[in-house]
Amino acid sequence: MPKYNPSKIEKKWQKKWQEQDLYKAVDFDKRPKKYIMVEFPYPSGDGLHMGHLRSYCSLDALARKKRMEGFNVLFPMGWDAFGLPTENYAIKTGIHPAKVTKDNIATFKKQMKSIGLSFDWSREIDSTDPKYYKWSQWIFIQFFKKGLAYQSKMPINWCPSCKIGLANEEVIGGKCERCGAETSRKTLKQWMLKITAYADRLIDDLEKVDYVEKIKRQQINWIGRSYGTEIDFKVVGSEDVINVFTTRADTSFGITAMVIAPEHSLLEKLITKENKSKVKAYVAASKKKSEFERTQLDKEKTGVFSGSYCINPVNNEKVPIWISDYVVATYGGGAVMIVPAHDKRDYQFAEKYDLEIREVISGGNVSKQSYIDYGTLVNSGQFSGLDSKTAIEKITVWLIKNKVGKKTVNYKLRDWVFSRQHYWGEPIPIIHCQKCGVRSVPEKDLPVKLPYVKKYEPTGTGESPLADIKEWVNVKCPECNGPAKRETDTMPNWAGSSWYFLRYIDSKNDKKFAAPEKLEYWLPVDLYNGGMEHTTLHLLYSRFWHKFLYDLGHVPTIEPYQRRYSHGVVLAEDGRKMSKSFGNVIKPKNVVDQYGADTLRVYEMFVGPFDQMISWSTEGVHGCFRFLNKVLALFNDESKITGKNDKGLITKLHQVVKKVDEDLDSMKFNTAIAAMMEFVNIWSENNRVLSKKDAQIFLSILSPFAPHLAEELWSSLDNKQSIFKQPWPEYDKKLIKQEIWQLIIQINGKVRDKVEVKQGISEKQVKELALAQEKVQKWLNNKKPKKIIYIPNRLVNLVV
RNA sequence: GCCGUGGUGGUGGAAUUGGUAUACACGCACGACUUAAAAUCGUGUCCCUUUAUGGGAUGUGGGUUCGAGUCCCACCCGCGGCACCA
Repeated sequence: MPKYNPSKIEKKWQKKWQEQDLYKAVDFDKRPKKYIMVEFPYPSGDGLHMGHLRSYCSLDALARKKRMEGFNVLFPMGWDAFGLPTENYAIKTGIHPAKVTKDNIATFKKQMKSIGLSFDWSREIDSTDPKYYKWSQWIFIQFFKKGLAYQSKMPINWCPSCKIGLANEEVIGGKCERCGAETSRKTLKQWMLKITAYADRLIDDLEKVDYVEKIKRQQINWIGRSYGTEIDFKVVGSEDVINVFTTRADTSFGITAMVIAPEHSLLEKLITKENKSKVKAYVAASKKKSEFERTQLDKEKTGVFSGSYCINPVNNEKVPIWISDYVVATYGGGAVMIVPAHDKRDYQFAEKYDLEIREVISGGNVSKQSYIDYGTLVNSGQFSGLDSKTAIEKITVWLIKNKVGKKTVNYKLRDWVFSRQHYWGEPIPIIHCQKCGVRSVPEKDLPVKLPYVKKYEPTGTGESPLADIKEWVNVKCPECNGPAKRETDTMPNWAGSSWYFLRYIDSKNDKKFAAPEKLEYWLPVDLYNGGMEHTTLHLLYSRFWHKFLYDLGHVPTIEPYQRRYSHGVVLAEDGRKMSKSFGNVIKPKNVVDQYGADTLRVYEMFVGPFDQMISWSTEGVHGCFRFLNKVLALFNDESKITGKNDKGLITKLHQVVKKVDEDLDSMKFNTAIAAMMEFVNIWSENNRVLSKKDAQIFLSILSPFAPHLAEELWSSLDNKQSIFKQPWPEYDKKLIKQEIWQLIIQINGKVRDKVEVKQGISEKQVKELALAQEKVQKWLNNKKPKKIIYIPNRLVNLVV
């Protein structure tokens, strides 16, 4: 009897599949198309992670099933290879980032192939390839031409000791990750993308896609659209006006202070002489804090009085103007009206600085805590007695009439800072000419290649390392031919990943990012799977780029992804993140060497619900290995596959086919495998046999999960063609109906008895049967049930 | 803190979406095979009382319902995101 030797059969079939070109997606094929995509990985030096594989194995199973169902499946893979870790590694080791990237990609690809993933490698892409980033740059130029890419002064994290800009991730507790020095903020001119211009559509078009509700929620909350009122507060003794945005105009009569952000444009004018030094010190201190720190609710609020006042238009009261860093400069005009009685943060602020807490909405006890719910207005002049909702409307109308306010919409979403002062990214294709100004690089000159140099260390001035490469920076202006300089900032890692799903469709095209007919055929992506951690930023960014391209007529669909699904993280056995520093990383290669790729695949899918976080368990892997061994043993046992008609087992088989079919489509990989295990356990029982034909049906449903073993057993049954060229089996709807089912008899909701009954039994019969049971009689104790509830095919509940 | 999400045996989890809680798998215990171990096979395995019957249990507390892991309210804990990690 041949023993299960995964390494031998897996290599054999991987080779054969490659020779047969089994997974090639065919442009314009007559079969219906199915575009299934998993997020392309960042090829880090650590190699493929178990978390990557969880997504790849599961979606691979689905892709395989869809091919068997007759779809023309596009299931591609590529590399999101620009980024900070590679650059930092290169600086540390002196190995060029291009070389690091190339090596890492080779490792990743080899590992993927060893798992038997059915990617169409002919469409492979690499975001660091000039042939690829040419089009990232081209899209940027389109943004620039439409005025959606613009320059603005923005703060970055700055380490005064290392003299480099830092990513948020590199700032830990306000200190530089590398040297421990206290970081500050440095303002630089940065390229921005105007994503806010698409805010409404990014919310509204979610109605057109089938993302799970929680993902939609996160997108909507991130954009944070709120309808409200803008109110003008005149500064006392000046012509200046402070605009404030509020969603709670009904609380206007409770305003007892005004607070502006330290970055507010009127700040300088508002400070009175006696408060100058205090304010200056406060502003300097707040510059050191990150926005995250500043807005944390649990932290104690700080602030200083400016010395100035403004006028509350609804009651003409004089209101003191304060400065506090919990106010965000970029949201709602950078000023907040303080209504201590009806806002949590305002309440804290008022208690600390002894401001008046004036109740204007009844319903709570504002001497103890803020009352933030809607209610009835009090102490609000002519508006007293109204409910909050009506009052918001009426007060807003009053403000508009008196020309001191208007209705507005506000978004939490901010424009996208698109500049990075790093070497390992796509150069921004812009030329700065002293005479002509800012000009985009002519499209015929694309790509602007990243110069291959030995030195890519930071410059010390905050500028990109590219700024030091004089021969690259100095160019002629494309318009006047005079002396000009290249933009030295590069794009963020997000750039390449914002449109890569389009490039897979036509990855070799050098005239366009993709041919329109091919885009027409393949778009949208039918299913896009990736990590939970990408459901706000990456997803939003790529939707934004796609919509922009749609507006220019370059893509045929409004949305890029029809369905988005997110998988949970894979933690280590100890419940912590798999990390080198914890020493708890499980390498895919070791598992493949010991158990084979099929076992690893089955385990990755069996371990738990796909969308939830799971912990790795080496012992669990062993269980999956045992399952595959049992399958092999059954097929090696001639007495198990005969022509006999085992009706009970065939019914079970068709039930499993149905279960696997439905579970795969709804991404419930774990229960699909559990059902197959259950079936194999029953089949293994004495005297349980299948016909060859039925045994092959089982192989078909197993094949997406354990492709190598299924293909091996399939060929051992004298089949010449690959199992993946076979149609997906259909189940017999008549066969799976149970003739007998178990009636649960409950008394007051507790199970007291179980009886087997025939399909089609009437309600009356069920009730009579239930009452006739000995146990039921005992529990009823001669009493008559008050009520009888019958759930067909399930249970009957007698209420006493 | 804000937004999202989760909490079920010793462990990973299942539960027809309001209808038998603990499928499947791991681990453990006992048995078979073996000189022995591993592997494999078989039996058992939520807790309490028990010959049986019975009672209790899905993070905690309350509620709705004939019936709640599932719905509602409050609280506790874990995880992801928070805009320059990808």
